[in-house]
Amino acid sequence: MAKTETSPDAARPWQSYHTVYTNAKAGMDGVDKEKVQRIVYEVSKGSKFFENEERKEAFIRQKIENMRSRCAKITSADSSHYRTHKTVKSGLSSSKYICETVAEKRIVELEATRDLSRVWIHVDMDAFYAAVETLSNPLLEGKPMAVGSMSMISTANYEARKFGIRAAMPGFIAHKLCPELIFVRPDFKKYTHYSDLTRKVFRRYDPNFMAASLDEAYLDVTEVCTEKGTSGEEVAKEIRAGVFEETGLTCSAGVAPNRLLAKVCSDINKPNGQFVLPNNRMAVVTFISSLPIRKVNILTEKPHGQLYLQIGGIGKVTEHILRDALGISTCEEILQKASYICALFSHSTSGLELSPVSAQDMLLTDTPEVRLRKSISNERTFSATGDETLLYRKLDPFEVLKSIQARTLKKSTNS
DNA sequence: GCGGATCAC
DNA sequence: TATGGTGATCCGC
Repeated sequence: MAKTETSPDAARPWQSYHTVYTNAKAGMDGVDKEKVQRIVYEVSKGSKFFENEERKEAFIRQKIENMRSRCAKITSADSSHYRTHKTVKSGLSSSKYICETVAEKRIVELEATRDLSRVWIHVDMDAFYAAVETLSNPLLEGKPMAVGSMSMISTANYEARKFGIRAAMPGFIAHKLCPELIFVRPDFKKYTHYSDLTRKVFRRYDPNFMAASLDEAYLDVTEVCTEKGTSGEEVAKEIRAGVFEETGLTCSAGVAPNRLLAKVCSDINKPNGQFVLPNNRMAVVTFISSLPIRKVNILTEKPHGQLYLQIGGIGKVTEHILRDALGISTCEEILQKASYICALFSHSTSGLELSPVSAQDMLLTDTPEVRLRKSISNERTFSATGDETLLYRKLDPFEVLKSIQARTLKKSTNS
């Protein structure tokens, strides 16, 4: 095992270096991923950032090892339990037994409340910031371009994505991948303006629509469908046409019985496309079965004028742990191994214990909790330094205030 | 209670 | 040269 893993690693060390911006994303189908990974690795290697990533990766491997051994203990305790036909009241086998009961009960409960009567649409603008910048500067049309800086990219247009460039990638790496890449500084005033235009369209179909960010919204179009006697598919087409008419920008849409599924669907035919998941049980169950766990999201509603929607889910780390410790990579496997997850992870974890729950919740109408904002924060990254007095100076309230003011001024004047 | 990890955009 | 900022939740000390 150690041997089979180390020898290809030694020949192609870049394969073991995974960052958030090397996984799948719309518009990156034809990309030579091996080449992108190699370049990302070569550019990153030896940096402080890289060292920190390696440290974190080692920590995760440790977590996976612990989990594996706990998992093995449960399995062996469980099989001995069946061999002896004895009900053990304490220890691992009984905890597994309890978890099985809890998981089964939860699944039955959710199945009973399944609601396929609503029609939800998730609308997602295509490469939003980049598309807005191209509107105001048509010379950018057809050329690889990214909104951001040499430090960080917010959005890349589809021409740039062909090179493996995408959001959350540092600009200097993107430049290595495509030396002709054009950088445009972000201008949030402009994006807010166009976002407002799209929201004017959304309001026509659902006055209580929920915005997840400047470029994403959820609409409940159930009533519109019944009143006009049309399908979700037709409404989605109308909305996309309306958005294009108002803004000159394209977007993609997903139509499904609940928001979680609608969000997954809007990504399927991106850009400038849509996907409909019909409101029938078989279609929904089949769809979820093959769904990669990385797509699982959890929603909680924020009451800012029914506007904001907070999303959590399974990210890079949780995906890694579930795959390598438990062999889980689809939502169907989450349901199959629900009792293991229940036994191995503590109650109500954002990613782990919630994952079987939210996978099941995707079968139902999601009913997000309404919550109030609990904090407000401000942070910034310093350039690397070992200068202690400089760091203390940065913490001085007056210096902090100056820094915040400088940033506010920069935001309001760049246009 | 708090710091660190995780996640989304 | 160079790897973000904001808001939130949960776990393990």
